[in-house]
Parts: sequence; structure tokens; C-alpha cells
Amino acid sequence: MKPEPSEALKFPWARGDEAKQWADVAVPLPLPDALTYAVPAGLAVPPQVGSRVKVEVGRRRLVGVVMALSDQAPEAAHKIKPILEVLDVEPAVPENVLALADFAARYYLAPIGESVRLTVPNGLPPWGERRVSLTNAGALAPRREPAEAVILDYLLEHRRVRLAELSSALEVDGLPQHLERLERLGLVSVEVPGQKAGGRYVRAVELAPGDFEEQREKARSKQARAVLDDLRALGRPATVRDVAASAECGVGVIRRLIKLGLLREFTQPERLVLDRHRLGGKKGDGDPIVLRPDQQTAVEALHGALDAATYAPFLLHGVTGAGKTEVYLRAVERCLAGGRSAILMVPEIALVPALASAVRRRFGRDLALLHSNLGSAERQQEWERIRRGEARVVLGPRSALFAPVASLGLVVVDEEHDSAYKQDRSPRYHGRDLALWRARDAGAAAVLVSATPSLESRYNAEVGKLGLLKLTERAGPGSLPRGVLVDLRKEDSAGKGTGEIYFSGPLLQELRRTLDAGDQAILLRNRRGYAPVLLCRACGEDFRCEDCGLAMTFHRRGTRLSCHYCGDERPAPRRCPACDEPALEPIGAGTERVEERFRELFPGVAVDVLDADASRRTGGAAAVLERFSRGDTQVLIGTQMVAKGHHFPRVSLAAVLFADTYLRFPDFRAVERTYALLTQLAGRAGRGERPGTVVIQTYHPDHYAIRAALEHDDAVFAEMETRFRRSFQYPPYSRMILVLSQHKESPRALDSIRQLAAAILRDPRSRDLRVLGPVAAPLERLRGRWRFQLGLRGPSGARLRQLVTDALEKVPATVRGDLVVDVDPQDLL
DNA sequence: ACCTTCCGTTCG
DNA sequence: GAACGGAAGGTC
Repeated sequence: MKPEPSEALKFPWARGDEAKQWADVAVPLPLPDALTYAVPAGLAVPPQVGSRVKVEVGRRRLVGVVMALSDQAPEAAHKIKPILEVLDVEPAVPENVLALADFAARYYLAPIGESVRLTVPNGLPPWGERRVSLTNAGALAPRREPAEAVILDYLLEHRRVRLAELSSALEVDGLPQHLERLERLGLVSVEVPGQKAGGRYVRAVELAPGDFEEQREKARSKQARAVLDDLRALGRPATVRDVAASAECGVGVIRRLIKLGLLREFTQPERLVLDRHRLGGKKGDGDPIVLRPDQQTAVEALHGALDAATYAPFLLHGVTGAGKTEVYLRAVERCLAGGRSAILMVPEIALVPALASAVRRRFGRDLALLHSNLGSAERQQEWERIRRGEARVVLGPRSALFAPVASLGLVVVDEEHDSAYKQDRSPRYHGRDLALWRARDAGAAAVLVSATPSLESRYNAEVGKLGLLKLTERAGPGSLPRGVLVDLRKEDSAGKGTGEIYFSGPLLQELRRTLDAGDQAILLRNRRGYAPVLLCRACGEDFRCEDCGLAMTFHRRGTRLSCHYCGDERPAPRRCPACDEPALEPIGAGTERVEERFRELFPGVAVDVLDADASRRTGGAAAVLERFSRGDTQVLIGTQMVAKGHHFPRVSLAAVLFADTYLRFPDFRAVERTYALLTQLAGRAGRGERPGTVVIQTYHPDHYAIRAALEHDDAVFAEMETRFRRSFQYPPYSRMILVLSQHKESPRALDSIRQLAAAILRDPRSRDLRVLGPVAAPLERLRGRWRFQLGLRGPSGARLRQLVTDALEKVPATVRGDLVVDVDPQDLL
């Protein structure tokens, strides 16, 4: 029963929100909207907007996030279930982040729950699946509070238990709050399923149960007795290392005691030490850099915007090596000085270890570093540091945009043109575009940074939506590299085997010169594996993936065939299984084969491969980059990863073996991608004292993207590409939505997309649209499902989204289930 | 008559 | 996304 307003006046201590009896909760299911739950009286903790709550959905128990509270009963006729439990004393998600998630869900036509899931550090895994265990500190800590003592002692007994078990075994009120506190104190660790556990496990020992004196007799040596005495005095388990140190004995003594059954050994998660991500260097290292005038101008513009503390978006455009990083790092400093926080986004943090350590050096403990290798507890810890304002600089990939930063003053989007900012599953959000939304919402400055800005950002700068900050010179000693164009049409093909990648005469010459001078070289080949096709010369069998219908890539390492589209793998046969002839021939070349060929051509030269396979194998891309950076390897062969923003002063040659890989993609952004990749690659050469050279091998030597990259003529590229986009009405001169229909029965997939197309075309508002399709998608079949797509272009994004939303509602639910909507698509595959 | 599998529906 | 239930198809 809700109190009348007059009653509330009579009881002024009654807080307003106590009257809220209904809560809209976003749950991790693909439902368009939040579900309404009742707020039962007598909850230990009242729910607030942003609180995580446990609720029943159907027969399942899930964790959701409260989106809104209301004192008005919902109109709906269905039953309303109660909130079972409130998991956070303070809201886990600040309202501004919730607003961002809500906007993302609506803009990208995605389920609210999938969007809200991004706002909590480890998503919203099913309740009860999580496992709780004790850390060292938890085992050793004094028991301060009865309820927590019960929890800790239970864990001491049972090691590692499912949360559901813990909550049924212990009759502890407010278990989640206690666990949350204990986890914050580092006494327990909560693992989230499907994610790497936080920290490593260490061995720990405790006294075996039984009579102590009796056992002490069996110990025999003085050191062994000391071990037992110490452990008894401690009263808790301890790590092997700690015991050994305290008893001043070797680990051997302890091992013997375990064998004798006097000690019990077990493993437990190591206490989290985030310092393992410390990247060297201390705050304030390094010489102060003197800015060039163009940098100075940019910095002043940013400082002005930060001081004004209103929304101010910029495009920072400058050639590679122009010192863009220094400019935005100074902006971050100014932002901190003004008492606000900054988010710094990069496409893939694993590929920029040098930037990460530079930022660490500069901001020290102020930095929260988010990356995909964080365990769940580590991620949570970083998220907490941000929420409490301990860390005011957040460095991470697109997901960092959802960090619970309280007073945001600046968002930086480095390499803003990079398509890694677009998430390829729901919600299909673009980190750069959402960054601008969040900055505007927070009254913050935003800086999009690139040497090769996306056409969208160039356009926005032109129409005044972004303030243009241009850096025109290259900083430091390096000058722009000399370009060498190799026309593959004219090259003598006598020297190359079937479909092999070709080291042309000019490339070999440049390579020899570089290696003789003791310099380093980077070779780009944008395909991993040994050969994209394995072909039987006798019968024509070409080993296609059963689920995708595309040729599987041959990997010589491990002799496997792998489908690069669905990830399926199988052993590669030695002779053709169809005709039994030993006539299998690898056609074409990926990084593995380029490496092989290189070793033949340059025996003894230290070479390394950087691609998805290699970095999985050798302990991460960072390790490969580190070896190259130290000079342990002289040549780096790899996929587009090698072109990212690394700074290697000793690289004087960068070459792309086949520049046309993207050019033929049926995608209007193919040219832009090629240009950005080639320009970035060229930017790797000649960053030190020595002048650099870039070699481009291509069958399209006259293409403007290749010319512009070779001659560093950004204006020419921008003009040509703008003309193309404008005359064909492609983004940014239109807005686009791509709808994909997929089903394992091809006619069904086609029917679904046809129904949607019909619903759209029936709508009079579709008059000014350009409609492509329905047509078979470029990847016609993927993971066993046939794919058709419908491309829609129109002058207004909002109207386009509305039209699609309405059409989706008119179509039966089964049809809708086959469809995937991509707003502002980056890839048309 | 009974069981298994597929597919569509629903979640407050 | 996944659990449920009805329909369809197969089995004794």
C-alpha cells in the first residue's frame, strides 16, 4: 500500500524513493525492453537505478540492472514477479552510463539487456554459476564479523564452491553484500564462468586434522617442527613460500611433511597483484618534449575546450609520426588538472604495448588499464578503481567507453578510422560514434585521432561538427618515406611458382640494402596460414568448409586446414581423399609461406611472424613486438597487425607484398581501408635517423588509393574518395542500415528477408530510400546458415531507423528471429 | 500408445 | 538465450 502524499508529509523521515514499488529491470536476454518487477517490502537493501538485482525470468534466475523505478503500477495485464534480491548497496552502474547503454540499445536497434551488459565489468552471467573461493589473504585474515566469519570458514572447508551452493548451505542474510565487501578486501575471489579466473593459483598448506602434539612428534627434524609450530601459531593456511620463509627452511622440508600426511596441500587463487600489468617506468620519466607550433596550436585549442567544460568535439588529423599522441596526452593532463577524468580508446590494446607503457609512465596509479586478458576479478577491481575515482585515466578498447567514470572531461579515440571500433555482434555499436554521444552527454571534450580519418569524420569536420586540428609536419628526425611502386603486371613471372607470393626485383633489392645496413624491415601480407587454397592437381578437389562452402586455408604448421570464417579446423590430408593421388598443391601464399620463402632467400636473418596464429602461439603479440623492438629480430612478417601504431626507429623498409587484397572486396569502404592500411604501413618506415622506404606491389598501380598512399597525398585521396561517395550516395552522404537474414534452409532465409523488404517498401516513407536487394550476402553461407541481405540507404538516419523498427514490428516473430540489423555497418559481408 | 526431435513461443 | 510445450514423425 502506497502512502498518500499527506501521509508522506506527516512522516517527513520517509524518503521519497521508499514509495517506489515497481522497477524496470534489464535482463541479459534478447528482449527489446526492460521487464517490470515489484519491489517487495522488507528488502535488506533498497534497489536504486543502476543496482544489480536478482530476478526470476520464466523459470530462470538471472541478474539484471534496474533501469528505472516508478510508483505507478504498470498497465500490463500479466503477472508481476518480485525482485528476489538486491546485489549492490551502491548502484553498480552510474546513471550516465545507463543512459549511454539505453541510447546504444535504441540507436543500434539492439535488446536493452545486451547493451546494459556492457556496463558491468563481467556482464551479467546467470546467477548461481559463479564460483567463490578463498584467497590467501582470506585464509589468513582475522574474522571480524560473524556473518563473514561463517562465509570464510565455509570456504576454508570447501575450497571453491558454486555461489548457488554457498547461498543454500549458509543461512546468511545479505550474502551478496558480504561477498562484495570480502571481494573488495581481496579476501575471496569470485569467478565468472566462461572467463579467465583472476590471477594465478598458488600452492598453500595447512595442518592436517588430528592431535597436534602427536603429529609434532612425527616431524622429527627441528625445521619441520618449526614449520608446524608456525602454522599452529598462525591458525590459518599459508602459501608454501610464506611458510618456508617464516620457518627458515627449504621447500623440501614442507614437501616431506605433506608426504608424511602432517600437512595438507591445496591450491588457491593468488592474491591479485595488478602490478603484473605494470609496464615499467615511473611517473614523470622522460624528457619534456618541446612542441612544434602546429602541435602547440592544437594543444591550446584542446586546453581551451577543457577549461570551458562543455561539449567540444575535435578531429586531430596529422601524418604518422606528427606527434598526435603527445598532443592528446597533454589534453589528458589538463583534464586531470581540472579535476575531471578521461577515457582513452584504442582499437586493440594488445597491439600498442608501447602506448600503454607511455601512458602508465605518465599517469602512474591514476591509470586504469582495461584489456581482454584481464581476469574477471582483475577487471572488476579496475572497474571499482574507476568508480571510486581512484583511477582517472581509463585506457582500453571500445568497451572502455562504458566504464563508470564519474566526471568525464575528455574522450580520446585514437586511430578513429579503425573498424575494430565497430562491435561485430549485438549491440553492433561503433565506439567512436558512441564516444561522441557520451562526451556530449557529459559536457566533455572529444578528440578523434587519425592519420587517415574516416570519410565520416572528414565530412563532419568539413560541416563543422568536429573542430579540425591539423598537424602538418612530422616530428623528430624522420621524414616521410620514399615510395617504390612495383607493377606486378610487368614483373617477370618466371621466377615464381604457382600462385606464390612474389618477391619482385625491386623489393629484393630494397630488402638486401636494408639488411646489409643492419636496419629492420616490415613485410605485410594480409592473410594468415600457408596457402589460402589447397588444390588437388589430379581431380580438382579444393577442400571447402562444410559449413561455409569456402576454401579452407592450409596451415603447414600442424598440417591443418582451417576455415577462417567459422574457425572450423581439421587435419590436412597427405594425399587427396577423393582420388587418392598425392597431387595436393598449396595455391597462393599467406604469412607462413612468405616466412618460408623469406628464409630461403635470406638464410640466417632473424625473422618473426606477427599474426593471429603467431601471437596465440608465442605468448601474445606483445612478445613478438617486444623482440622486434629490442632488435632480436630483424624482419617482421605479418598481417595488418604489423601496420598498427608501433614506433620502431630502426625500421627503414616497409613493404606490402600484395596491395590488392581489399581492393576487390564488394564493399564501398574497400578503397578507404586499403588507403589507410598502406598509409599506416608506410608510417612504420623511417621513424628514426635513417630515411625510410615503402614498397608497394600491386596489379593496380594507377589506383588513386595506392598512388595517394605512396605519394603521401592525403588531399588527393580525400578528394577522389569524397567524389565517389557523393556520386553514389554512400555514407557519409547517406545513412545506411544493413539487414541480414540467415537460416539453415536457404528458401526460409530468403523468404524472411523478402517479407521484411515488402514491409519496408509498403511504407510510403521508403520513397526516398535506395534499396539494395534482397541479395545473397557476399559470404553466402556461414556456419551452415544461408545468408541474404538487404541494404538500405537514406538521407536521414533517424528516419531510416524508425522505418526499419516499424517494419520489424509488422513482420511475424519467426521472421524477425532470422534477421540481424546492422545500423551504420562497417562491413557488408 | 509412447518416445524423440524439431520448431515456435515466451520471458514481467 | 534457453526452457517449455505442442506438433510431427518414428518405434514397439
